Amino acid sequence: MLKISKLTDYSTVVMAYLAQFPEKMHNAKDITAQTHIALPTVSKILKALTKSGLLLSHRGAHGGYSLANAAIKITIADIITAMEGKPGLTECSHNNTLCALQPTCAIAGNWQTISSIVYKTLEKISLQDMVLLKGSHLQHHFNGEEHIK
Amino acid sequence: MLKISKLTDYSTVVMAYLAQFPEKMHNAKDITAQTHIALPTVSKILKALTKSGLLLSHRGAHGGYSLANAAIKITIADIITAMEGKPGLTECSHNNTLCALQPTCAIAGNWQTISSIVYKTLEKISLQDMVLLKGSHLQHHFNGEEHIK
DNA sequence: TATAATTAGTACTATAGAGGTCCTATTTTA
DNA sequence: TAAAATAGGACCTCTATAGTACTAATTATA
Ligand code: FES
Ligand code: FES
Repeated sequence: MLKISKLTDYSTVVMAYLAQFPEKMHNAKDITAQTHIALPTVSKILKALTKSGLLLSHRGAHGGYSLANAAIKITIADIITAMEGKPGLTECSHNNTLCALQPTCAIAGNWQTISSIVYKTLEKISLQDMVLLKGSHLQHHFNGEEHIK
Repeated sequence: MLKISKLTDYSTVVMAYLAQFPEKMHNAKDITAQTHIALPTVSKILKALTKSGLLLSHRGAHGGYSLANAAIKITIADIITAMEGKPGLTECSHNNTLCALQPTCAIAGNWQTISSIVYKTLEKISLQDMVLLKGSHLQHHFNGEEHIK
């Protein structure tokens, strides 16, 4: 399905929360309380985001997580890629494809192109956009056509 | 994952094939032979596309399927929607959502907006684009910025 | 140094959905 | 009437997701 996974969705919620207080460190318990996502799930997300370099972690007492970069530098595409791996709208968008049709498929190249178009769109939406703007404002933002060209 | 399903991918292959001979009728066996997709799978796809109104079917001897509209009128978004149902990048993009976080979720509105942006992008790619243009040409097509604004 | 707090890493289970196959009924042409 | 083709649905298998749990490693601080 053309959907991001629930974990990816949750991870944007977590990231958006962290972006509200960029300097502060938040532990998993805090984030659970604020986002209402179950603790083990939050924990799993935080580990994945850290491993991908989007978050910095600090162990031990008073440890926690914080954004590795400014919210304006982090894009939705970054978060999706961190949680779901290499982008690509179809199996066939990847080089190491397993699709049996590829030798005869007339449209494989087109899907690679479409994937990259979609990802470029997602790269133009930053975490900051998510935090600062409510839905309607984000809509207006894009209708202004500053981001998508 | 932010991927279309394999069946959806295959359905674009089938549609692209049918679009090459818009007036002709093709039966499932023909399409299997040309696309190398297994017959039962082709059959399943054709039924789904017919039910959604993208194809016309004709039963009986010398029956088959044909495009319901001109290739230029059919978009990638149409095909995805036909195969996968209502668009929306997250569970939470739908009204009848089941997400427990919604009451407190700070970003639900944003995802609805992002979904609609992505779908608007996909609505700008027609079946005809898939048929007429090879990958690199499609890329060039979009770099020309005629479609995405 | 001892203790408590906190992340890192890994492994597990259960569920839903995707992918694929097959069978039977219905319709149409010849 | 016979043959050709779609319509519809039942069915199974496999994979990926979501969620949980446990242990090890690390750090601050009393
Ligand atoms: S469907 Fe896999 S390469 Fe085209
Ligand atoms: S994560 Fe479901 S509503 Fe925001």
